[in-house]
Amino acid sequence: MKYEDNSVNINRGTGDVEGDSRNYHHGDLRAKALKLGMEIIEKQEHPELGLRALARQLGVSATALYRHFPSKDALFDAFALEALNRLGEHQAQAAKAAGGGRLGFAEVGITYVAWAVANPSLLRLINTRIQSVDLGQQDNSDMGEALRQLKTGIAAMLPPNIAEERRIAAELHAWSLVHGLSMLILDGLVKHDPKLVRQVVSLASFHSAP
Amino acid sequence: MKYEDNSVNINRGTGDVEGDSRNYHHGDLRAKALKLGMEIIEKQEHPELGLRALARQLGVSATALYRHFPSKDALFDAFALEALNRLGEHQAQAAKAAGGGRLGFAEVGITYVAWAVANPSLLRLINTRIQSVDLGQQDNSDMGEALRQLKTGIAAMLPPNIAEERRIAAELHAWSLVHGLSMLILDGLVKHDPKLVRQVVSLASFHSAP
DNA sequence: TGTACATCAGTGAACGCGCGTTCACTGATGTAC
DNA sequence: TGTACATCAGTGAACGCGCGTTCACTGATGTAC
Repeated sequence: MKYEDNSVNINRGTGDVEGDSRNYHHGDLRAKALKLGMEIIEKQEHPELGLRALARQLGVSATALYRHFPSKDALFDAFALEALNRLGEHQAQAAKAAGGGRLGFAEVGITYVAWAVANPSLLRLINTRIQSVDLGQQDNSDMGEALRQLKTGIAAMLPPNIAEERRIAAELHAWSLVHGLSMLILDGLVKHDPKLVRQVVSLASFHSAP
Repeated sequence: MKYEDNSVNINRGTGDVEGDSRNYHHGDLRAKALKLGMEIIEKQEHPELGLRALARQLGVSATALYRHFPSKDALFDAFALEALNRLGEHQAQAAKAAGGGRLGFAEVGITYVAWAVANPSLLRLINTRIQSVDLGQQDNSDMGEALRQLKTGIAAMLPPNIAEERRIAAELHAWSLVHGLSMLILDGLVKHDPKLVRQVVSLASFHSAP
């Protein structure tokens, strides 16, 4: 993420605020800002939103946000993390629902593209602000947790007994395919056609030798 | 492209100006702007450049550029078209150099990723400003010519005797794979590792049934 | 129970920035007669 | 060959915009004694 601050810890799941217990007063601008910010960004094709613009929509002075986030970058990194959490959960769920093997791969992959098409701004936010997802490594930060879920989804696309040696390449292959297809569609280089998406994703295979 | 103007017709190939014969005076700000603009953008990680900033670097008033381009969008669409031309030529050349089949595929695909890594801004410019590349259709515009080259490169990745029915899906599959891998690397989600790139691209196969 | 105090979320004005675009203009160039 | 003219690339000032961030401040809340 562009701005490093591990204390950034935004609300996951249903959306209502639990928080830190102490120091949460009735206004709770932090939670409101995160909620409204996500709502605004979600509705747009691109994640274009300024700190001042967000404050305006919150009915609050721009300065007020600096009580809760040290900078615009920190605020938007929080949005990116939330987006990553949602994608991760979405993929983990898809992985659980689908079986293994070729069919499972196709379903989970198609799910990725569908999420991207439904949430263009959020995927762009992830692309822009999340850094260095190391497929072969553990990570216990907030971001790591979100990524673990994403990896779960990706790994679920693969044959279960794939050799460790090739797993990383296979994971990256699967991710690249669905990510590339998503971005080509989001950027308008390729028209969205669900049937074609299914065909394209289904073409993947991991049984041939490198 | 964001701004539609077929008269936008920028210089291809070596870089020196041939142009329209009439009305090209000694200054030739248009060609200079396109050349310097590309040079500036190429050097950056992102294609961030303003009309005013470009004019400043050209040693010319911002207004002067309006003699040659109706708007900032038109100017930057010209950059995007030039970028697309370069990528297209690069891929067509790679396609010619490589043989067919699995090996050919790998080489041409690796070439795409290598170009992306070497020219991050230019690929982003293409993604941002070029619209609707229809893989199954002809197009005779300037953009179409650039795309024809790109398609040639993509098509060269495929087995030569692939059924027409599956060609479009296979082309999009190949493109998605290398594009996704490129973007994951450019956006810093995955570290660049040429050996891993080769493995990932080589995993592709088009011989299995959908 | 009442008073003094510390805390801290939110305010409004201001700084300095760069942007795309418009306008009326100047001044050099090439052409027509 | 010389003069009158049209063309048009480039200028400099200005408009109006929105941005991120800083600063000194106000005023409500909760706590300590």
